[in-house]
Amino acid sequence: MGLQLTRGGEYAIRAMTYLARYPEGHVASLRDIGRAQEIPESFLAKILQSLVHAGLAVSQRGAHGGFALARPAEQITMRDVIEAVDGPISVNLCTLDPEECKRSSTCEVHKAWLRAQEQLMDVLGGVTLKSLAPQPVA
Amino acid sequence: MGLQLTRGGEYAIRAMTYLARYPEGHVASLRDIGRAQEIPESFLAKILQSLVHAGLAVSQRGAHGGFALARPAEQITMRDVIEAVDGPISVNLCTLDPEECKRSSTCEVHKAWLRAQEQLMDVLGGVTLKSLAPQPVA
DNA sequence: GCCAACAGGACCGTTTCACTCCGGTCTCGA
DNA sequence: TCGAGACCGGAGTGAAACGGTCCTGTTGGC
Repeated sequence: MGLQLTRGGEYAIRAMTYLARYPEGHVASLRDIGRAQEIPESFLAKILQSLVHAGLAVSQRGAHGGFALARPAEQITMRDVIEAVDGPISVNLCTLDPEECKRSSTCEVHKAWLRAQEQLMDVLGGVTLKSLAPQPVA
Repeated sequence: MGLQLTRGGEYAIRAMTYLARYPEGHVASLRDIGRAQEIPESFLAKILQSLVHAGLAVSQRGAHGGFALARPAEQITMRDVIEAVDGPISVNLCTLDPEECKRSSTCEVHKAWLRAQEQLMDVLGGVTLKSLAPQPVA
């Protein structure tokens, strides 16, 4: 289809939004998140690991362990989450790798892609988990 | 990688931009376009067929045949071209298929996706082939 | 009628997606 | 201290999409 988010990215947003509903520092287990958001747990495990590696979430091992946001929900954006899971957002190869597009300096198409990409990143970078979360749960 | 254009979409833009450099109605052969834009010819054939089916290009068979834009370059946008080749632009499944997202009415995430998608389509829908073409060739 | 050029369908190797599995490690709490 | 609960992380996997190729038409100009 092209230009579409991966499943992993979608799940990551849902999982993080779920965490954002709780008070800061609240720990939820893989199982809790998976059940609540209807995400296959074994897959979710991978996704959460990416988020931890990216510094967006923290994990607690051992009994009563789980995951929590690494910083306040208003300081994490959709863009952060998506890039953590799917890698850098690049709407076209030539906007990512300067080597790829030799004629980038003169090419009007290249400029158009850059503009499209900036717009997209602005929107995604402007939406915080806080604004995505429904009424918080105590 | 996610959120990235397909090769086919990229080639389609390049091919159409090539046609847009010439006076209206100018016919260029598959071979000409492929050589000029460094696109594998057998693959380009598929892409041009999609563009013809979508009504963006017209083809002329037989000797001295080839392809031309179906309408003036200022009336064809990047969005038109991409959708013709890669299908409808939908940044997430839930923005395409209303059935897919049961909670769409209440879901803040859904609204965010809709906004991101609209922004992207606005940008791509605002760029015409004419504005992409370098100085025309007589 | 020949040759140039598109039409279109079948095919195909590779990569990515979307998951799963499993052994390992850590930690709490009884 | 020991064991159950929970994350860690790497390997594996089936299906689908991507990115093409190829071959047999069919069309049309000369």
